[in-house]
Amino acid sequence: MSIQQENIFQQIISHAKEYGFVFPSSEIYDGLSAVYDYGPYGVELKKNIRDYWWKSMTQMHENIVGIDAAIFMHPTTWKASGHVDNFSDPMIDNKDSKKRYRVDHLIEAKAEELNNAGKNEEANHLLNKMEELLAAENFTELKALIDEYKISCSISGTSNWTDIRQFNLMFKTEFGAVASDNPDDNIVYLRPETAQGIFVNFLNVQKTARMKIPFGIAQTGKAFRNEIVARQFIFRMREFEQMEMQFFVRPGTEGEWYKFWKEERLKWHLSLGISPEKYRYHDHVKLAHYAKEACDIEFNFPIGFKEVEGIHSRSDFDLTQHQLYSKKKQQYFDNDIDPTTGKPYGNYVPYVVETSIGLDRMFLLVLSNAFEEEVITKEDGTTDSRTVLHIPTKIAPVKLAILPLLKKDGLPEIAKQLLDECKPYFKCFYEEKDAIGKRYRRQDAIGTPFCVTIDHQTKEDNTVTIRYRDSMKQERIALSSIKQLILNEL
RNA sequence: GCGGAAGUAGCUCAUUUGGUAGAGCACAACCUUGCCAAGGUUGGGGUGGCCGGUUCGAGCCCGGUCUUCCGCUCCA
Repeated sequence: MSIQQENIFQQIISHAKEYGFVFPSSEIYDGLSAVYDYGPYGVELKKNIRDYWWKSMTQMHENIVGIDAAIFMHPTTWKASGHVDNFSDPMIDNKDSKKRYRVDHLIEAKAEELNNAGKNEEANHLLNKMEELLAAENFTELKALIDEYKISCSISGTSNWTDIRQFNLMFKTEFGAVASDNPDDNIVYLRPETAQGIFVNFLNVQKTARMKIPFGIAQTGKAFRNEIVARQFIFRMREFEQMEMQFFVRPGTEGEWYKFWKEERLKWHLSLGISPEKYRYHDHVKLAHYAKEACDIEFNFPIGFKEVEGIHSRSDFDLTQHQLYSKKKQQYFDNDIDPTTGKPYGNYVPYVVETSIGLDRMFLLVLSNAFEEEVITKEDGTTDSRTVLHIPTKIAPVKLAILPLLKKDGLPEIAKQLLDECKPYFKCFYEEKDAIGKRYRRQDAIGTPFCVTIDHQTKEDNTVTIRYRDSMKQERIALSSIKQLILNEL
């Protein structure tokens, strides 16, 4: 990251705090690491992004419906999904090289080494022992195993290890109402992804909304991950919000749907008027435990190209797993005629193509893309600067600022009439304090696309000055046309 | 989690080797001006991140701790 880009990122973080977009959580108590709160303008922007996504999914596609599943889910959900196994990795650090290893990777590497040296029996013994100890979560013995086999760090060459620590990426909490002899049964997790809430409701939704494959289920909501290191502002948080859509398809058609959604999702981003040059795809080579094909949509943040959205072809992994663990069939009967047999396709477990976007990351994307420290050359040749957020009108926190030029001579009264006319339709801001130029700049800083000024001429001919955020141009238009002008932009 | 840096008013920062804190901007009120930020007067706001130690006395020295940033690591 260049120093200049770093500064821009810092400026965005400061700006976000100063103008009421994002605050560190519990700041008066020194904050809570990697947790943030959204302020008055932040919550508007975030809500607008969520609504824009929601509408594009559930309103613009007849075959997509929404749900809102609970954050708590039956603990078996996470065994079925693979999260219990894949989300907790015992780690160990070498004190000399400061390098951290996953314990299983470290031991497997040693076993491979032994195999190459022809000591297959010893290698197998090591691996078996490791599996046993990992399953029992016996980290003391596991550490002893590392010492016994004199496993060393490939960088420092030493065996000066820290204790083994468990990094469980799922937050656990107790679910008091469940009575059981086994205390493990009382554990519930805060969901690490929203997707499982969709999978376990697959048949409920399909039947009640009478959906025919191919169809999708959309959901937005909070998810929680206990990241080892969570940093970079709201890019990686421990509590975050996802916007996901799981699209259920007939097996064999997942490839074309994967391609469809990959393109469709990029179009959504571009529909906000963001430059295509700031986006790129990143196809995954190393796939997750559930994935068949996967890619990220990456955006050029001030901290470099980073993932904002993932499109995954998840095969029938999730539904099959839930079928296995719940012992409830997760099948769909497809009445469509298969042209090769002349008969219906019949029963099958659908394949899934997922689109999953981080709402907080999208928020940061919008802010990063919008932020500009603009140098203005004035008429007399001197320069001035303004901080402006070029937020797309559709999702801007405030659409219209209504500003009487003076707070007397009846101008506030006219302005308030306009406010009353517009506020049922979109978010407005009213202010009569300070010089007009100063008020314009304050609106620039929160990304308000339109300002309207009521002056003495308004009283004579019912016209007002409308001032555009991006160009700073001003026009004289009829007072009565304001509301419709803005509605046309939404 | 490891290493490095930082933390003084809402923001940006001062306070020459330890002697109980200042400015600009911002904020509030009033006056003035009236179409692109910074006119005047007055005012509010700080146990110097937090805890402890050294000292007659600590924002400054020492230890711990928290948070943030950078690098490494992690990111299913």
